[in-house]
Amino acid sequence: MPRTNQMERTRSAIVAAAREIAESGAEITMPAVAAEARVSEATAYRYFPDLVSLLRAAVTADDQLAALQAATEGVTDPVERAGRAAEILGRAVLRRQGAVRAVVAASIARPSAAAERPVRRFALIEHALAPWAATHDGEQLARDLAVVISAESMFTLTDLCRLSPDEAIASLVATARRVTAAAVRAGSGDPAHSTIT
Amino acid sequence: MPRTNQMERTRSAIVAAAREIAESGAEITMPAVAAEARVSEATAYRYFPDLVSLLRAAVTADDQLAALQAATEGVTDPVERAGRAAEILGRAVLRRQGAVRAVVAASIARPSAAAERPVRRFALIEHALAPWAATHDGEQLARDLAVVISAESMFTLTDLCRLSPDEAIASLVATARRVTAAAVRAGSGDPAHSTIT
DNA sequence: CGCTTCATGCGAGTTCACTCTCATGAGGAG
DNA sequence: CTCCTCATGAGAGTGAACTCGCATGAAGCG
Repeated sequence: MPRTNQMERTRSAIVAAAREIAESGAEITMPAVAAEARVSEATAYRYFPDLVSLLRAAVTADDQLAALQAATEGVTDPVERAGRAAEILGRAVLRRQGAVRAVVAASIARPSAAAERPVRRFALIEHALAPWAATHDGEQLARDLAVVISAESMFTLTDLCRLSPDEAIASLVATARRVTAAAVRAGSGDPAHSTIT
Repeated sequence: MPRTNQMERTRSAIVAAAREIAESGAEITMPAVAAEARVSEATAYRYFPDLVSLLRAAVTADDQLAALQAATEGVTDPVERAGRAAEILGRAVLRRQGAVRAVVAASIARPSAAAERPVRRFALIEHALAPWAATHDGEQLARDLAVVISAESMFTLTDLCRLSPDEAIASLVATARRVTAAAVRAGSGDPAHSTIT
């Protein structure tokens, strides 16, 4: 195990530098991170094959799932649980906007890169629906929520609908609740056919 | 009006070249478009300040709104109308995936650029809800649908949920219907409070 | 404490997004 | 048909994302 300590120090220095720049709001570029970390650009690329994977490492710090577990303690209503999941994700996205934007943009531009993307939202959704899904078919509801409880949705609300951060979260929560409530009411989750004929 | 014809020919040659490359599936770069259009790169930049605005021009060809109008002829049920809007947008996105991905990615990365983005989805949503919104408050439902009926959602479904194109559209439609049905059922569209207590 | 290995730095190279400048030659007015 | 204007082309330049290869010096083993 050659030079493990040295390498760990280097790695965390790079991630710390990236986080530093992310917090500052400035655009995160590899040269900037390398300089901030007092490391050559080549070395940064040795640890992270590309900017996106570095950003990913910098963003994947806080544990949203733990926060959700805390927030859903004792709550069994799936509607309420889904709403809280939406709120937690929304706030997390807003907190690290710059880096999240870069990661999301990159995985949209090159879907192949999205393959390696650790999709945190699924864990949130799964946990939110856990009690209910035990006795129901949550397939379609899970997909509904995958679309709603997402950074992409947050950006749609703030950038396109021009909502303030708080309004955006409120709207996201409302949508998550509404879609969950609809699925719950529909029973086994077959919404498309429960139309008014 | 100096050299108007010439300029129009040049402009459309550039857009045509971009569309050509987009159809071919290859990545769209400014050098490639310029070469394909038999125009110098500098000239391409004279007509389009950046790649994104060129892509936008290349994508904004077909008229989704007209398609929706045709598809909702005589249909008054907002659920059905919303579903059709979702389908039309979904198919349009899939058709020009490459270019759409680039445009969406760019507007997520730089929200300022999103300001100039002609948000086609709003026209679709507005038209879908028109009959119903005349007598109801559709504020929140419009936001719900803005999140659902979007290229971003399509990419979430195909890339992250790993659905096939057809499955993705089916899921998008189902979500749009479900969310609309829920709002319609809720009456004046106040969903977050219509929870099972 | 010395020796080897390997993480690191340096620098050169490639491609693309853009920007700027300058010369040219074709379009179109007279 | 001529002459002026201006769209265009050519080319150089910047900065960022990567990639590669080579030399070095420090880490850590014996």
